[in-house]
Amino acid sequence: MVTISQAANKTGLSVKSIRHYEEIKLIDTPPRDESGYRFYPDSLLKQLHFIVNAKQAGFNLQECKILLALSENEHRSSKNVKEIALQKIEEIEARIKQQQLLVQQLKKITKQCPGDQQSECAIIDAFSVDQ
Amino acid sequence: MVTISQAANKTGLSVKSIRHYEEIKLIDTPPRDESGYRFYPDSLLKQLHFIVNAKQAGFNLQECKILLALSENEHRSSKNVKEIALQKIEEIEARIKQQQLLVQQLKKITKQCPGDQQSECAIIDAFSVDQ
DNA sequence: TTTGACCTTACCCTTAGGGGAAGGGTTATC
DNA sequence: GATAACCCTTCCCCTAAGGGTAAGGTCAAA
Repeated sequence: MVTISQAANKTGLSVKSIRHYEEIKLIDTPPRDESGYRFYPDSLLKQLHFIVNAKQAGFNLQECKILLALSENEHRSSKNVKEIALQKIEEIEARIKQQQLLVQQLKKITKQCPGDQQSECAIIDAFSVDQ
Repeated sequence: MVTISQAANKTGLSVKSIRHYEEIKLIDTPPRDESGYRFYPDSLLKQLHFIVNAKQAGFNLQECKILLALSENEHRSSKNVKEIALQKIEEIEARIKQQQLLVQQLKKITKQCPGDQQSECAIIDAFSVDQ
């Protein structure tokens, strides 16, 4: 039975984050003591650890919620979980490709810029083009 | 002398975005007609085009502001511009690397998940680990 | 004159919390 | 007993880049 700051220390989350997860109903409502202080039994610590791991893997909080529900559902099929993961992989790969394109174009423009004390600059020129 | 929606059409921006850029002082304050309608002379359209291009290259609005100021500064040196671009390239490349790592780990975990009707799932297991 | 299309400001919503205020609880020390 | 040093609570505002919508003013054509 740990306090919120102890739960934060154990999970690497901030106190703010833990309260936030409660507010958006990502985790179960923690019990309180007589003076209103939250405390965190193991079951809640497990939920928090799960969220930390899923977040680190690239899932946002809404996705964490779905995954956490699946993790606690005895009758889940791993197919559902795998679909979500594969979708996330595709999503990240798409983002990567887009950023690679971006960086490629930016490099091309940047190479043409002399980078000296003169004002003439291919980067500025490229951004000044209409359309 | 075009209206805001015409400026939006010309630049591919939304009316909301154009008003937003004005609010955060990213562009010059547009003149108004007698009834308070904004209108956009060529100089403002050029600023908007510049922002569109710089944004597309991966710069955020604060960075666009700096670049736009440089573009309008006769006494700039291209060195300053190039430094900003090179920094942005590094930043994007770092993000790409991180996402590649992410996707790699996620793929590794996902491969171990049978993806069938059973509940046993390596993805859930991976996220359930403390620490 | 009325309709439709345009314009204005103002407010709330999004993500994932951070910062800080104002106030209450607990413990150790003086 | 008082006070300091922390812990906890709720509440509100802030971030980036706008989107959505409401309420109301303007303008041109039918």
